[in-house]
Amino acid sequence: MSSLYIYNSLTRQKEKFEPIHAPHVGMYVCGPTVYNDAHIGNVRTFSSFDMICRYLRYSGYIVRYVRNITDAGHLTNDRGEGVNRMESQAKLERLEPMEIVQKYTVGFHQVMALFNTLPPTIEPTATGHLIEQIDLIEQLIKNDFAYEVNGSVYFNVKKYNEQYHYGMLSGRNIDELIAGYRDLDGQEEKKHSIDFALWKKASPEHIMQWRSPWGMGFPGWHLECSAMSTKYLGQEFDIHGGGMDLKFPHHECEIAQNNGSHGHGGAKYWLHTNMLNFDGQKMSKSLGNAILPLEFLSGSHPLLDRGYSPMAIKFLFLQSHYSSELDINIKGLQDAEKGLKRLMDARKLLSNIPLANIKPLTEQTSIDLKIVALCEECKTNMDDDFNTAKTIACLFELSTIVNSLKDGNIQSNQLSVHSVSLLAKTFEDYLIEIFGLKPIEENNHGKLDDVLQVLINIRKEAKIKKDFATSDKIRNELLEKGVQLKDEKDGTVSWSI
RNA sequence: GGUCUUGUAGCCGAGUGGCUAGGCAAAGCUCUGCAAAAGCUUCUACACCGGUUCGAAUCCGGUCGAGACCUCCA
Repeated sequence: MSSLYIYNSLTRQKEKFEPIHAPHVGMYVCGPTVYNDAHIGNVRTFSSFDMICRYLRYSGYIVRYVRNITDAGHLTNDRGEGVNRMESQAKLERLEPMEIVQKYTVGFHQVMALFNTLPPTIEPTATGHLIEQIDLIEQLIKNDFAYEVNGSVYFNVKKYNEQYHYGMLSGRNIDELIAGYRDLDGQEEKKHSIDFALWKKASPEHIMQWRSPWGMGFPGWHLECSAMSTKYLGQEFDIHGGGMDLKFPHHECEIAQNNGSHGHGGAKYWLHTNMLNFDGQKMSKSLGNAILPLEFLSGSHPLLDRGYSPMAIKFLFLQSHYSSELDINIKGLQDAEKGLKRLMDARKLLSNIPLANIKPLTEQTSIDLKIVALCEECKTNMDDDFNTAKTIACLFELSTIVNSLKDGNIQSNQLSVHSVSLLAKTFEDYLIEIFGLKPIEENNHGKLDDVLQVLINIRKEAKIKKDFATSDKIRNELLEKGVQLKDEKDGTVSWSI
């Protein structure tokens, strides 16, 4: 079906993508914890997986895309210390925990829609799958990989490691992990410091708690992903994705829970997207420098000079590889804005190319061959671990051809019908369908175009009278409003936003 | 300390054992009433030191620098 290669974090190498049940593909991505606003780093990760999902579909696969919502109010660490994030936010905002969940889930969806990402096909919540999680714990206890102490249940990592390899994904060594934990370890109820919670007993003041065979409590953070990926995608599925920061411990624990309960690690391919920095500095919730997506759009954050369109931001993301760290800054945003405009302008131009002089396919010129080669290269690049950066480079080269065609540097009779339609299809497929980019402000242009034509005509009359003061005034003032007039070689006037 | 990633032209950012990605910026030219846009041209880099090789920025070793994870985060 395709010759896609994917870098698999589990094996640390690029592997040919062979779905377990082609043409069906199961993909699970760790979603957000909805206790406050999603930040721009989250957007990068989910945009990356959106592109991956879109490309898989474009390649002919039928994708079941599962992305969870974490709404169960976990503690800030695995050792039972820290605070319940959902609850503390609820107290802060004087809302019910589930109002917090609702508020930030809705906000998250709005942001993802602004960035034109497709919704997952299943978006399960942790609190909606407590029964599955409890079942999973019971299975782990039955398999002797988990034990109960005082109403809490822990995963026995040492026991597990006798049969499996805890650390296979993240490259950790269990002894070193134990050594690292030792001094932090108090008088705990866990058997070993590296054991992690599957179920935590809730103290009476906890608002978010549920009944279980071990008393009132709440599930461990890692548990929901194992339970829900198994439920919707099976014990063995194709792709598991998430941010790099989840590799350890979260994904490592997921694998352990999967193996411990049903003997399969879960996903065949593990994909990790890398982190986003702002101006060279790590961006994270804990550092408090995480700029919110809406702040980027409005420019309301003090570190920004103005707002930037979600598509420009998304284009910036796509210009680097999903697995590379990326720095976002004002210069980069401005560059991305210009680059995206260049591609979108070329796409628009393609729909207006006069086809009259174009030859039927009899012989192929060197330009035809170049177009075909570049268009094919787009797919080759995407098949190489979703190399969007290289694909975009091809589109830029194709843009130059399109622009040359417009300027007359390339004559339309040098092209065949085939390559012109291939060109148009390639821009449409990659820009719109796979990258999920939207032309800037394309709606309502019908009326706007009528209005602008009036101004363009007045300006034309002024120019005929050599009244350049008036003609420049019209052009300059429109530019101030963000509308650019371009006098084309053939005497017509075009405009863009 | 452990695990891992990384160091590419003014900036951003791909990539490969030999065939100089691309974008932005800058300069020149063409076009234009002037612009803008666009086209053409120029700027040809891979931290440092060794090694392997006919040939390395690309592989190996070392040095130095940067970063991530090991604690909540995508």
